[in-house]
This record gives sequence, C-alpha cells and structure tokens, in this order.
Amino acid sequence: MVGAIMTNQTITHIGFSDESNWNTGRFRSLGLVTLPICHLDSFNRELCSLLRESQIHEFKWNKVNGAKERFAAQKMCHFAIEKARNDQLRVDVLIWNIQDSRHSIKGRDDVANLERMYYHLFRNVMRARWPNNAVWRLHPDEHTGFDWKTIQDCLKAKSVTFKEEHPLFSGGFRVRLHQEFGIEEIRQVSSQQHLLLQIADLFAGLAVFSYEKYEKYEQWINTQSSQLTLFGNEQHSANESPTRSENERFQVLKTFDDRCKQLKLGVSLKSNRGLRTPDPNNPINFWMYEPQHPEDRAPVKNTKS
DNA sequence: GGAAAATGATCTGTCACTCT
DNA sequence: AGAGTGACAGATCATTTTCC
Repeated sequence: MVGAIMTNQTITHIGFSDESNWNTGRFRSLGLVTLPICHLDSFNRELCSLLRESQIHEFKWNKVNGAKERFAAQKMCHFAIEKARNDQLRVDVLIWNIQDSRHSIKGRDDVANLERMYYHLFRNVMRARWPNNAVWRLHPDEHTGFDWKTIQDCLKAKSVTFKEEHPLFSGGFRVRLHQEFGIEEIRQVSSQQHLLLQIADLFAGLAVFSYEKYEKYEQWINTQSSQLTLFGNEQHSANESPTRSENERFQVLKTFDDRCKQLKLGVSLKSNRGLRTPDPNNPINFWMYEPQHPEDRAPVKNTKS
C-alpha cells in the first residue's frame, strides 16, 4: 500500500489536513488529524468497516442532513475520542473569525491568510505536541484553495531557489515546512481513499458549525428538554425552527459534547459559545485564533511584486 | 403511512471580463 | 486602476419519489 518512499528519511508520523468553509461564512477552520504512522493501517481498516456499517461511501460534513450521516458522524466522533484518549491520535482544529472584515475588503488574500493559519497549526501541533524528531508526511485534502503541488515540488528539489517564482509562498513558508516542522513529504490525496481525512473534515466542520449555530443550538436544547410542554407551538419564528440538516447536526454536536464531558477531555462548548479546548495539551484541541491587532488580520494581495 | 433517498430550484459568493 | 456586470460553482432547502 505504501509505495516507494522517495525521501531519505523514514516517515514516522502522518498528518491529514482539511479546510472547512475556507472561503465562505463568518467562521472558518482548519482541521488536522495527526498520528504515528504505525497506527495508520489499522485505523483505516477500522474506519472503513465503520463506514460500511453505516452504508456511507464518503463522509462529508456538508452532506449531513439525514439519520444515516448522523450515525456515521457519531461513530466517527466516538472513534476519534477513543483513539485520542489512548494517545494514538490527535485532532487539532484551528478556528478563526472573519466577521471584522465584513466590509469585504477587495483583494483580501484568503490564500495567504490560510498559509498563516497552517503555519500556526503546524508550529503548535507537529512540533509542540509530538516528539521533536518526528518526520512527517502530510496529506492535505485535494480540493483546496492552496497550491500544495508547488510546495511539494519545492520540497523535492533540495536545492531550493528562493526566488520569487511563486510569490504566493514567499516569506520562507515552504522552507519552514521542511526545516522547522520536519515535513518530509506532502502528498495530496482524495478523501475518498483516506478516511482519516474525513475525520479532519468532520471536526473542522463541527467546529465551525458550533460557533455559527450556537444560539440556535441552545434553543434546540431547550426545546428538547421541554418538549412535553406546549410552549413551542407559539414560537414559530425563524429562529425556532431548525432545518432538517440542522436538526441532525445538533444531535451530533450534543453527543460529542456529552461524551467529552463524560470523559473529561477538557473540551468546552457553553462557556465560549462554541467548541474550544482551553488546554491545548488535550488530544482533542479546538483552538480559536484571535488576532492581536486589527492589522493582524487577513493579508491583502499585493498586485505588484 | 412514514421515513429515507433523490431530484430540482434558489440563493450566495466568486471569478473574469469590460467599460469608464 | 477601479467599478460594474454577467456567468459559474457550491451549498442549502423543499419537493417528489421510492421502499419498507
């Protein structure tokens, strides 16, 4: 299954990254699933049979609008939590809010912003949360706004020319990838083949959802608990009626939250009106990125070099 | 009859082009 | 160079269809 590794260092760890809503909505997120490579095959097998039970070919958070997907999502949450408890896997999700820029600055460089977010994520996960000498292979989702092929080409060619042939990746990003984070190889894969990528998609989507729909989620919780009273009949405003897909996703969010509480994983939902892990050492880490300065936000495309 | 899956429609955001 | 317009893609929602 593992083909000829063209690198000179043995890969020890592997990561799967997926972007959720990277170009739409108020909240955007980046999910990263990391694990030692020795668990890769068994995890894949486990997830494969798990999805087959649920009769799902390919899980996508966007497609959760029925009971079938809900069950699959809950199973995948359970799977990830179990592995994370045993220190066999980490899930890190970086979330950021672009509401400040509601004026929609033309030319805001979302791609460069994404690059910055990847940098934060890599620095805080691959180096700080795993052994320092780990050698990584990274699998980004193949549908992305990010030109990974270019970076991979730069990794392959050891004699990197640092000229501005690709202005998008100036600033030494690609060099850092290799030297600073120990990323030896980047190979884009389809989420259809790599089920752990779907885990990344699930958690990235869940994180964004928890923030965007938190108000409605609370209302939904109240509705659930007071279902026997006849209060709900009068409140037919738009806020009060979750759509079909929302209904399913709320249930996923709730079971996930309950299980985290039960196992004391340090994931909070209520206090931040969205998923968040105060202590990043925990293996399931939701991290809200908050820019320090107003100028710290999304870079702007420079039309001239 | 009810629930789940599939299909079609609408809405939003993005990109590219053109005109001033 | 900047603003405006049109086309395109993705996602969500509602309706229809099918199966148990």
